[in-house]
Amino acid sequence: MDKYYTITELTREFGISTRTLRFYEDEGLIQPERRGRTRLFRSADRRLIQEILRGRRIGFTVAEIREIIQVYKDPPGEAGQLRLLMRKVEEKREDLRQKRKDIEETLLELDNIEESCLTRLAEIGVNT
Amino acid sequence: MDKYYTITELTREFGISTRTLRFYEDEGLIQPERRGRTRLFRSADRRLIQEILRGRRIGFTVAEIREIIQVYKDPPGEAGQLRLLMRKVEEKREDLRQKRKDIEETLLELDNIEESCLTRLAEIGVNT
DNA sequence: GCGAATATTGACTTATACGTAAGGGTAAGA
DNA sequence: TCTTACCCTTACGTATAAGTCAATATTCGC
Repeated sequence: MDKYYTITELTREFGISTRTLRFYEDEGLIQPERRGRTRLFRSADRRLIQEILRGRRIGFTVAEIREIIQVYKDPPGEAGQLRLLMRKVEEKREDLRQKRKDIEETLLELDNIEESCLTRLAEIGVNT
Repeated sequence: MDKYYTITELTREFGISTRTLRFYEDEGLIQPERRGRTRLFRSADRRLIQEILRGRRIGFTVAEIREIIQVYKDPPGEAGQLRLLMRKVEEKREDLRQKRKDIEETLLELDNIEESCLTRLAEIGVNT
């Protein structure tokens, strides 16, 4: 067990480029092991990449993702820092709730568009 | 009624810059009227800007937003075009559902972070 | 009618997140 | 041995979505 993944295995699995993974390493998001110069990814790296991509999909910047990773790796111990973090978390949460609302609304709009497409197609009298 | 909005009124309301609105005009997303060279925004423009910003928040590009606006302004009449549009709509919908899921998951994670912050604060013995 | 505030266009600059090209190393299979 | 298929680094390029001047108009309030 404790298999290694090569960089291309992961790029294929996640549909990203090697450039992207190397970029994430340069940016300090991941730290795969090395055998010589070749990167070796553990399953922990793989899971982290999944989370990075999830963050990316919802519009987090690389800097934000790095911050979040940082918090997991080394949570702040001092009260002031903890409160600061909580404020940030609350902000992000508001942000995400807004986004979720935006998405709901847009999904409804897309439903409308689709329906008027169907109506129009029916009018034209084309058999779908 | 049928009041005009000035550009700065809208930038203040939406927390964006004049550059942004002019950019959106250059990009063909909005077409405010003019009195001389000065832009005059109607409430229809205002609503459109709201929708543009919603699209922006969920990660649509300007090009995508333009496409959507286009569809509303001038829906395709030909069957092939309609089907193409429906495919695109379906794709976008999948995309948004994924994003919604990503957001749900991330919200849960943020809950966890907050809770461990609270736990930690309690441990330190600081009165919140 | 005048000054402050607000408006305009145009051009140049910037940050983010990679893409792409150049140049080269390694390992396996035919 | 040669080709294929990977792997690497460095460095420059690019698209998107504006930001930031600069150099004027224009318009509002008094």
